[in-house]
Amino acid sequence: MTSTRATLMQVAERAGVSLASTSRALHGTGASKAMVERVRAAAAELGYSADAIGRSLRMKKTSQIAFAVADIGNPVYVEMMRGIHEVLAPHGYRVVVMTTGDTATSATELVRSLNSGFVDGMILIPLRTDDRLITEIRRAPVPVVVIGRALSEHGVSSVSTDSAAGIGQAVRHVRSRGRRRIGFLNGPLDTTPGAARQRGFDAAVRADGFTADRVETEVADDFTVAAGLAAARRLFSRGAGRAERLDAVVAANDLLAIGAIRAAREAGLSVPDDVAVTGMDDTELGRVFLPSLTSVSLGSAERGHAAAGLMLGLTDDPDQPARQVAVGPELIARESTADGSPR
Amino acid sequence: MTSTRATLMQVAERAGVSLASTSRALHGTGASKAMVERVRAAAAELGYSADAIGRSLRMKKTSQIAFAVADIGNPVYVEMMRGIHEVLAPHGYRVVVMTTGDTATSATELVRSLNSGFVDGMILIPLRTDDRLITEIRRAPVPVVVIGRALSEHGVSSVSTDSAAGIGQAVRHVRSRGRRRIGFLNGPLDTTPGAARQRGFDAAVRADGFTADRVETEVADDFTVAAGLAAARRLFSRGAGRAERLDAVVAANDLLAIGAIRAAREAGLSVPDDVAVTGMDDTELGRVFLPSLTSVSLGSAERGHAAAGLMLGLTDDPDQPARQVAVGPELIARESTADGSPR
DNA sequence: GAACCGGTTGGAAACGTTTCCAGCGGATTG
DNA sequence: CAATCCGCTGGAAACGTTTCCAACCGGTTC
Repeated sequence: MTSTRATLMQVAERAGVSLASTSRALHGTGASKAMVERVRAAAAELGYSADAIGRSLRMKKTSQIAFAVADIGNPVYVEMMRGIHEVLAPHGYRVVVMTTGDTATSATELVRSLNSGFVDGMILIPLRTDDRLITEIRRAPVPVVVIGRALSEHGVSSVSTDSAAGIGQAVRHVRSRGRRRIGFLNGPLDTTPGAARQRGFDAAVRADGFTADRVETEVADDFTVAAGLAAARRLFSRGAGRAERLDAVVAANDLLAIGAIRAAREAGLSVPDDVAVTGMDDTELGRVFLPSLTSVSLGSAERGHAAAGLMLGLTDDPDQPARQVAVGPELIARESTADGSPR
Repeated sequence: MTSTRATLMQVAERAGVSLASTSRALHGTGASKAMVERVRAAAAELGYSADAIGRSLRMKKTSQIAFAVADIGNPVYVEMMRGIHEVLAPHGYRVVVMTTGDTATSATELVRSLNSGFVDGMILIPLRTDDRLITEIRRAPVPVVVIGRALSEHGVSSVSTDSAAGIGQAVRHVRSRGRRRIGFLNGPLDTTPGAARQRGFDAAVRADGFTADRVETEVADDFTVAAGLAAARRLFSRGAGRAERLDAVVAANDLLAIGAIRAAREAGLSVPDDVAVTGMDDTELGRVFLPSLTSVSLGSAERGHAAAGLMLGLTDDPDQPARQVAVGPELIARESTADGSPR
């Protein structure tokens, strides 16, 4: 534990050759066969391993990419991180996790911290995207790829998904299952996903000719099961006075959807017989739930892959034009919206 | 994006003072008030931010800790990472994620990679703990904290939990609920957790006076829902021929437990009325499941906290003696083992 | 035989930072 | 007034690596 690591200088001395030759021999370029063998032996004897910091300083390259996100606990982010890691690791990049959550740091501050140059790039998932954040991204010293809203007009590389269209798919899906009164369970409207999904829902019900009395919207405090449960209780009790009950709940999130299923059970309603429920994100949680959850996949792993791919391109050539990748939403029907005998 | 970052040298020139004074002024020690003001102004004008690599090289400190794990997707590891991050971030440490999963790197290789000195320490969760790994840890140039088995005899700092005792708690719990025939759904026996939990189960049923014909064990290929489902199917069909049915399944894992619940449902069995199910790890997944899952908490977040705490101590003084922390298992009773009318 | 050339080698600089050391000035003390 | 000391400053070294540049050597070509 206290053993001190061997340095290139020591290898050079041991091999009895110059520092320069030692570096070349190990790196494999422009060294004679005898030299390579000699240096290799010395390095092996000393258990030499090149120092990452020294190399970074010289090469101006850290081989690290930051993954910055509000809360690492969120299963969607976890899946993205996995996807990112899968793509980046084979290229020799390490992934540094950063979060805005526990300390009160904002996404803007995280981007600003890039000025200390500890990573070669950052993949960022901001909850809100304001002008300050955009300008900070544009003046960042290393490439930043944003997962979330498409940011083509700002010259920022981004991976987006049309979650508004995804909500539309969910609405049409429950509609095709014969549901007539739809509740929409959304998360905070001042977040990027919350705003987009609200837009999507409003547009979908309008296009589908729903009248206002056949639609309820309830906003949860957060994108969590607990907040979803509380909001879904309100949703069901609101509808209680009316003639027709809600027979479908479209949730902005798998976690909110699980909350809705729990609330339905509390209210003595069966899922999917009395009320169909859809989520969004297609998480493991929803896949293994009972009933398994119909969910709109936003391709978390795929978005992670795409973001990492963009990042690799940008680290190769930081001055190439910003690119946008869009990943299409896809509804995956499961038990929670199965045909039953809706009242 | 292409703007080049200001260096300390440039700040010094702009302020018209020496490099040494500039560093001191920004660092806050042994500089006159006038000097501090002058340098601060120059730094602000240039938007200076100290380079992390240069600093690391000089200070021999990277301010990074590695978190190495088989598979980042596992919810238990995610919770630990969150706990680790919570403790480390306020101390200025970044967390680097490493995995043995996607590439075929072993835990031993990950530890060996510490020789390149890109982190100040590593928190490691090995699936298997063999002698090669232990020796590699002991000769690592930076502190390594292992989460898993207690490793006191090897002089390695570790955070452990008594999962064997935890399985015992689960067995006694279902016993106290009046269950008489228990199935044990374990994961691979050649993994550290698999072996420990098997030991715990065998000891518990022996202590509780179960006869061999009232106990079934089935081993899943992996600690996943899918593997658990497959293994649980075998478990239930094995018992089908016998006089008495299984009326409880103790699973080595929440994921396996969910698989068991799904298999039970397939077999037309109700949980908990026909068969009680317990998991282990107390994951979010189990908490929100329907029925909510009785689970033995191994304190994932708490273990993360503890490991990070040990790490902080070791980075302060790498030569302090290795310490061990044990986190006690705790059974959390929920619906999946509620009293019903067991046959 | 002289000029040249390709293949190797070593010296030295550079990346950006912190800190040791010496020096300088002014102030305090005898 | 001289000696001492303290606070502050600048020069320079060091951390470990890669790579530019000059030099060397053997062999080939004119």
